[in-house]
Amino acid sequence: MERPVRVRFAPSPTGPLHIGGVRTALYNYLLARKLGGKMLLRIEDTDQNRFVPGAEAYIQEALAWCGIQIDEGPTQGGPHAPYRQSERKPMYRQYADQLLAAGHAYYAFDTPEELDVMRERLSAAKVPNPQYNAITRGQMRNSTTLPEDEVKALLESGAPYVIRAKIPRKEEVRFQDMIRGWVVVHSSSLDDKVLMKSDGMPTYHLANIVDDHLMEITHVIRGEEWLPSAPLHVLLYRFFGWETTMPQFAHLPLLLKPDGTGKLSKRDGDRLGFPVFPLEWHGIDAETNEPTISSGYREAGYLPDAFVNFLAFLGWNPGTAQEIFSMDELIQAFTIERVSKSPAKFDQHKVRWFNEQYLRAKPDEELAELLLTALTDNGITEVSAEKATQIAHLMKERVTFPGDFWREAQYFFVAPASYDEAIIAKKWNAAVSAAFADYATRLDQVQPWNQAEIKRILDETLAAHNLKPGQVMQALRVAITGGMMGPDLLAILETLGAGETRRRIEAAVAALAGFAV
RNA sequence: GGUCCGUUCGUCUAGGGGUUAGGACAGUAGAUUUUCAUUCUACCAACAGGGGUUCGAUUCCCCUACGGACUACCA
Repeated sequence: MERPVRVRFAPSPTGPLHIGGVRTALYNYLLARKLGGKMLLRIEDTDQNRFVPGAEAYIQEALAWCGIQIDEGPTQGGPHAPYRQSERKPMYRQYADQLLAAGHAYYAFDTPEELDVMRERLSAAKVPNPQYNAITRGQMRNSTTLPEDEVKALLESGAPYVIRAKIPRKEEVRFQDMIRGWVVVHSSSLDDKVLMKSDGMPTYHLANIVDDHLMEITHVIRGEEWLPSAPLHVLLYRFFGWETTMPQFAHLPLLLKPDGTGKLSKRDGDRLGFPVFPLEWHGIDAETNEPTISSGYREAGYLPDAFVNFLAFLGWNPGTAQEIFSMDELIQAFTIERVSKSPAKFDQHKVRWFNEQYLRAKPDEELAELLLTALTDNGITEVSAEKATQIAHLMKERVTFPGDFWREAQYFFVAPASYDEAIIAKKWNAAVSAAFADYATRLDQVQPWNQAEIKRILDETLAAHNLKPGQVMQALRVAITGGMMGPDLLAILETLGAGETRRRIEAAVAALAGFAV
């Protein structure tokens, strides 16, 4: 009796996928893997007006970046191909006909203008729910009101029409949501939704139910915005006689805008100060026709594992104190029962924290590769793997993103062009300058070149000049790095090497001669 | 307006008839680091309100408030 678990992620290719969509895909994937089932990607492109070129490729790339593997889909193929609804168009008509024949649907010939008039009339009359429904359909131009021969004539004349669901007038529709429990809605609050548009394309509602049935979907995990139409979908399963294999529903809480209120939307991408998309998206502004770029987590330097880990925790938790989860651990721990009912706001601090945790957990060698990439991006090549590993080790506790390796550690590769003025004004003087000049000449006495020896010679030099380390270390740091931040100074010197250390000290002594008074 | 969903620290959340209501992020303070960051320690901080039920409700029920989604020939 138990059917093999099959879930689907069914986005519309209307633009880039935002993080809420990614989370929906992730939860579907986690459940599929947890239960040993299959994960499908189905492209719901029944609205030709909103189709955006490149969106589907973006979705595939984004899921792949996140490590969400698709078992069946438009590029992956599978036993239920095609997986794009536009390519399935011929299949839907027969199902609409089935509903028509059974009296669960009807033809409607009303023009958009007529529909507007109807809605205006109803709202002017203060009708509680102004809809095309069991009550109002009797006053409209459709096959429930028109004589049979007139309907036939209209159809034969090629008059435009839609097919609407015939929602029963008085019936309680109920279903059990895996997250919310029993949801009960009276059919009188539902409207006669269009199932087949006048262009011959099915609407979401028809295509979705037919495809979920045909593709043997067992669990429908989708956003809460679908909750209001779930009763219609339940009704459709009943109309088709597919109740016994109706999937289980789980409506996920929404992701809210971090500022203000309302659900997070694609449009929030450009104004929140942090990405809402997994990958950078190059789009075109609908109003101005100008090209736009929306930032992405990948390009911002987020590690996919960190991003996924964070996203998983937005609306779900394992019930333990553990927060760092690999994808495999998420699969093990995930249950729909532990998904929360209430919506979540995005926390931009927490996602950074996750990234830091993942970065620090990486071995130095792996970090070195990220560092090398960051350097190459900034025109620095010819850094040995060994040196990169040393620097990665020194810097790993101080970076949030791989790009920080360049921002925070460029003094390892480029001599300072300027020196922190406040520190120089306070700490640089003739005695310090003289001691540093002296130290530079003694650097070849440091044998071998390691921190202990560097320190020993420095102490000797300072003693000869009647100075104490505490008086000069800050000045020395500025001379070497230009600034006041960074890892242990001796470790920096050791990494820099004797020659570079000497060059920098001498350069600083020369450049700062004006302060040596 | 109507239908549906929701409501525990600023944020993500745990918990659940009797708890000092726990954790994480953020914030603050201190220790360590002759810098900064890290790390460690401490602190700050929440059960929306009102009625029930009960010996006892943050927890169960109802109402109100607030928030949200939906209300298209969009998904």
